[in-house]
Amino acid sequence: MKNKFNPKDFEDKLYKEWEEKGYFKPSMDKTKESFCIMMPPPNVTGKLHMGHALDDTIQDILIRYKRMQRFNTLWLPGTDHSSISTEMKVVQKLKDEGKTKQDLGREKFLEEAWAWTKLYGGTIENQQRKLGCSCDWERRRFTLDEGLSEAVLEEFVNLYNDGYIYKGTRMVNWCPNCNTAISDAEVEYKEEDSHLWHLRYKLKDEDRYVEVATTRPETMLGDTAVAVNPNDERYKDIVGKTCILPIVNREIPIIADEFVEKEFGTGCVKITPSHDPNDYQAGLKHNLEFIEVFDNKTIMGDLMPEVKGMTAIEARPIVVEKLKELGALVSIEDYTHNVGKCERCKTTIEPRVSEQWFVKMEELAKPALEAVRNDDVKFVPKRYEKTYFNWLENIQDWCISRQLWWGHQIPAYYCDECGHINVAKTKPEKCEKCGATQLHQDPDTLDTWFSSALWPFSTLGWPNKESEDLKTFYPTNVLVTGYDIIFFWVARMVFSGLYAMKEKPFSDVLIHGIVRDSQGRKMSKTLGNGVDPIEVIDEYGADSLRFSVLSGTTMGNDIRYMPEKLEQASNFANKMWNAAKFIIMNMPEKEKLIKFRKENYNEKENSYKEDSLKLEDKWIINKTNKLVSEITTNIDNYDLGIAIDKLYSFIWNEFCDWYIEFAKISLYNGTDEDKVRTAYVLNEVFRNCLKLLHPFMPFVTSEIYNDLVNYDGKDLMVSEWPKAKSEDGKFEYDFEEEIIEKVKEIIVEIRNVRSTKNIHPSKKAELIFVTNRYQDELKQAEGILLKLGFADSVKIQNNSSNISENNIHIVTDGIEVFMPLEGLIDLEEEKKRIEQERKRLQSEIERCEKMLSNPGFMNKAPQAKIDEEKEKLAKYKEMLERI
RNA sequence: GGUCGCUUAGCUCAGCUGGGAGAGCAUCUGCCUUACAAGCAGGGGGUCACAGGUUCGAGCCCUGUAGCGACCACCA
Repeated sequence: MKNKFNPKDFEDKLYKEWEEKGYFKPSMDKTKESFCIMMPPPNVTGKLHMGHALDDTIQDILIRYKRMQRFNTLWLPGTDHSSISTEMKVVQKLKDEGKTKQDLGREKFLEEAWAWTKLYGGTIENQQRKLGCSCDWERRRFTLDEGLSEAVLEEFVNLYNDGYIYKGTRMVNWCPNCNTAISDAEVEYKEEDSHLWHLRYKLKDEDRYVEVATTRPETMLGDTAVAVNPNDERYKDIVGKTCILPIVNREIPIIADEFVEKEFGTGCVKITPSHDPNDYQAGLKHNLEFIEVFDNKTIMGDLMPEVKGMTAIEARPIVVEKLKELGALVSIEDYTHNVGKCERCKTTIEPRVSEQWFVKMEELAKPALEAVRNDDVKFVPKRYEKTYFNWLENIQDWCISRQLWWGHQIPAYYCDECGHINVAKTKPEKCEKCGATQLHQDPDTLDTWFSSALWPFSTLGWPNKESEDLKTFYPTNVLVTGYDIIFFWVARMVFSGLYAMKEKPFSDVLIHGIVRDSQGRKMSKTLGNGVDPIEVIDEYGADSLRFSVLSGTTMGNDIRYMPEKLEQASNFANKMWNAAKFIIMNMPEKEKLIKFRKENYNEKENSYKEDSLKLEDKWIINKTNKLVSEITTNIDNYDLGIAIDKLYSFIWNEFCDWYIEFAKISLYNGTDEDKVRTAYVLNEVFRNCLKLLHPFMPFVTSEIYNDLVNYDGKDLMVSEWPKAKSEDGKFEYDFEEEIIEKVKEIIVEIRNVRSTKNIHPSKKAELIFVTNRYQDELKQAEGILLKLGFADSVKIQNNSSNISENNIHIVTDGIEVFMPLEGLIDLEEEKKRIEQERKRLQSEIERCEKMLSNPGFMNKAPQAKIDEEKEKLAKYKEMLERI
């Protein structure tokens, strides 16, 4: 073991060993229950960010824990082809080379895209290795690989044949930059400062005007109606009349419809059915003409020759100027409104009428809602199920076609003869309707999320239902992801799983928050405030990063990145490193420990021979057992933040601060027997601590574990999770624990007194203990009291009659301590201290008595609580008497 | 407009089914004690946002208010 702790010395080495030994693979032991997590597949060409680090850490903890509990454990990794974002990157690369994707053609473009994918594909995987992810790389999948593509085709064809997929002309969200339709979920709304342009259209054959307001004046060229509310008294008389659209001089009707808000603006709305979702609906309802003002790249058509060929934004001021010229512009008002943006490229979305493929959602959503309602699928924390319900209850049909090349091409084949749509997994020989042999495939590809939705079963071999993995691991156990992805992914996996497998994809959905920067802002590329997990690992080690994203957090809440927490984590690792050094330094020959264990430890019972352990050993063993039981419960409940903090404080504040100090007494001055016993307990307790901590900080725990004495020869990662022995919440050495806790209390009091009086540690004093109840126990703890109490001698007696007043007097429950410190005691000061202590006790007694004399409390409080207060009262009264 | 969350020590956050307010960092005091100065020992510091209510008892449950934040929907 190296003298100095440095994670770089062992992290990569250990990971390589684990992988070579095959520890990441499931045991496939049929006698064991399976436990499976599907890793949310990151973008294949992506880089690890803090969000991944958190998500992967949580999953790795659960996987390592279950593996140690001997489950047949699989964590399956993989990547997503990320259709839009990857295609955009490849298009950009071509652009840099002066080429377009049309120049290359589909086939060559896809070759480019695959090459790009291969070039950057390994990055994130290697970063996940650095983080310590114990996933089965041999089972890694990619959403565009052969098997998953097969699954996509199968799902599409099944949905189509069952009537859940249809092709239709609808208004969809169109991204003019990505040049494709996108789904509702891929639009994010952002507030933007803009204007409301008030325009007036002249009524035909009358000297009157209707005034409308719009945020997009250039679209007026495509207006085909003006609408008012039917109950609006102001406009009753003009409904049914006609007005003249300026510039283009088109005659358009004035219609009445309930959707118009009387209060907004002038109460009159211009209707542009081709460029606005509401207007689109109105257009359909009232049979209006659909006129396109600009095309799918927002290039203006020839409605107004002066702006032809410009983008809509460029055309706007010219259109406005023209309106002003014609007297049609009434006013311009400042206005803030929400604008839809493409989630990928942040370009403003254009609502656009086009022919696309859709999944009919209403029927599919029902069982998905039911599964969560009846707790078949559980959200942790539970509140996130509301987000899920809200989305699925109001779900619109899902637009799944994308005008892209990188992705799964839609398996629809159009007959060149009769136009019939043939949907099949492979290209049919001939049209199923007319028999013609000339067919061509739909050029569009599917939404990335269509394939991700199948991830929990496509990765296991579906649609091959005989797949061993599918039978073993489906449904999976827990899905770990951020709340930002509940719609995109979680909901779609649930209905897809229920549809394709007739069974939920997972039992638990563990939702975590997002990692923010140290000022609480979202990490983003534009702000440049992102923290690179790999840089953090280089500086502090992977264990520290893992610790820092979990310590002091609650599942579902956002997490703030705090460099101080990394310091804390690496100090903690260093602390353990030094504790290990201490243990090893004092380790007798391994055989002696084996002998001790053989003679005194009953593995089946998990208990020790009566006289084989001393008081302090029983104390730490008892506390360790409690810890085992608590940590196990915490992890089972996904309380990972609680678990890791508990481990931190146990290892540091109990094991290191106290037990190691106790141990020094036996190790430095004890008999050979004492030394072996103490070394054994140190080794054993620390070994169990490392096991409990291993899922959280796998590297440093493994490295240390290798240097301790181990009885089964197994590496920590594949060792068995400790078991706690307890009956009815009682542990074997509860009494011994209580005694040592009293001893600790006394020592803390002594330190306290000495510290406030600035007494140097080298100045020893005699300690006189007065007790009736605990004579034997104090005798057993004499060594501890002597050393940690800074005493040169210890006396234990049953009365205080022969003790002078010239002493520091410490009173605890059942034990008094007198400490003569000649020349150092200021009698007046000491009297004050005692007086304060007396006051404290009196107020405690008052509190207890108040409670116990309250009839409400006595009648309604649980008996255990009443007994507890009674005990306290007796204790305080006794202490007050003695002080 | 709707839903949800947050408000606890100077800072960042924990606090399980209601039963004496916790951690890390910061701060102050004293220690180079042979595992560890990345450390040891001790101290100070909180009307648990506010106002009501339920209860024997509220940081925790209910109602309302304020500030901050997130998501969904969206009226041109």
